[in-house]
Amino acid sequence: MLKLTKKADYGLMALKYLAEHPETTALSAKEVADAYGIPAQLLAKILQLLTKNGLLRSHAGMNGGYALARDAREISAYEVIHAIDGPFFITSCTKGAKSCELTPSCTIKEPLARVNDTIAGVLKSISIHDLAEFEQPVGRAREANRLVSLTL
Amino acid sequence: MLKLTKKADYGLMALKYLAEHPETTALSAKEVADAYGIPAQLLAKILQLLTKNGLLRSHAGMNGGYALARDAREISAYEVIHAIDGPFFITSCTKGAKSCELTPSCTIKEPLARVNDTIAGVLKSISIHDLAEFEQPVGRAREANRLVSLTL
DNA sequence: TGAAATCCCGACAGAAATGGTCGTATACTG
DNA sequence: CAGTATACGACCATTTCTGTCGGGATTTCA
Ligand code: FES
Ligand code: FES
Repeated sequence: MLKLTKKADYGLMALKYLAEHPETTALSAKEVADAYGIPAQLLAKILQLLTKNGLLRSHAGMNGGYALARDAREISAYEVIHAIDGPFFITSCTKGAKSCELTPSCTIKEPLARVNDTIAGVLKSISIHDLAEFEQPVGRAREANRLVSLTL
Repeated sequence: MLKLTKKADYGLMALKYLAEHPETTALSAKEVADAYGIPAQLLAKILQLLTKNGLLRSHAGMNGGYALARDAREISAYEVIHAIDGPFFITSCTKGAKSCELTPSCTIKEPLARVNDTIAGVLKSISIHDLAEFEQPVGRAREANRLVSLTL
């Protein structure tokens, strides 16, 4: 039904949180989980995934934890979702290597692939920094306006 | 993981099929299901949903079946998905009347709502006619290029 | 009028995805 | 070494999705 999984949601929240605390060198999974009241162990696994995909850098031991691997501007929502939920395709049949048996008959896959690309483009154009900056306490909400093109 | 349900997929296929057969007055659920090799009873239920939501018109009895309620140009992919899967929100918590308990802490909901609107806009800009016309046997593939704006 | 075709609809069972927990191993700090 | 924290795999509970069944209502047609 076209919605983010909770894991992806948690992941985005966590990254945003990290982006908002650049002063600290690293934050533990537990700290972040507590900040939002989400299951610590689950978040831990999510952060591990993000680490494995190069979005975060981890450090074990005391005062260890996670930190963004790059500038918040360089991490897109797309990457986060992709890292957590794997490649997504709007069509139920993945179109990848092994398409579903209906492939020949299903004539809807191709045009929807374009839609898929468009959505991916939207997600790619959003960075963690965008999310973090969204609600400036007083700072002028300088809205960014992007144009995404859909070629059908 | 941001993908259409099979039901929505089936629904789009069926509508496309109906759009491609305007000469016939109506096609039965079984005919359409057989054309694509999808479970007839399941498709029947989907078509019933679409009928209830005003996208199709049904007619019982011999030579009965379903037909588009409007011109294929006037039926958007968004409507189809919405009719079948209900309202979708990219955020896991529906943001509607009763948000989830995390609402105060989850600061990511708002910006993602914009993304949600953008995606909805993309889907709204695609009509069944667009899908049906996609693969013209020889007809020049006149590509439509749309711009969707995302204000963050 | 009766049979056949077809839509209508609610209930339900099986399958799959998702959310979340646990236990243990490993790495770092001091 | 003791404590803190990540890494990772196994596992279960819950929800969502897919598909089936059965009975009922409408329309057509002979
Ligand atoms: S349903 Fe498999 S190719 Fe579209
Ligand atoms: S997780 Fe519920 S408001 Fe975002």
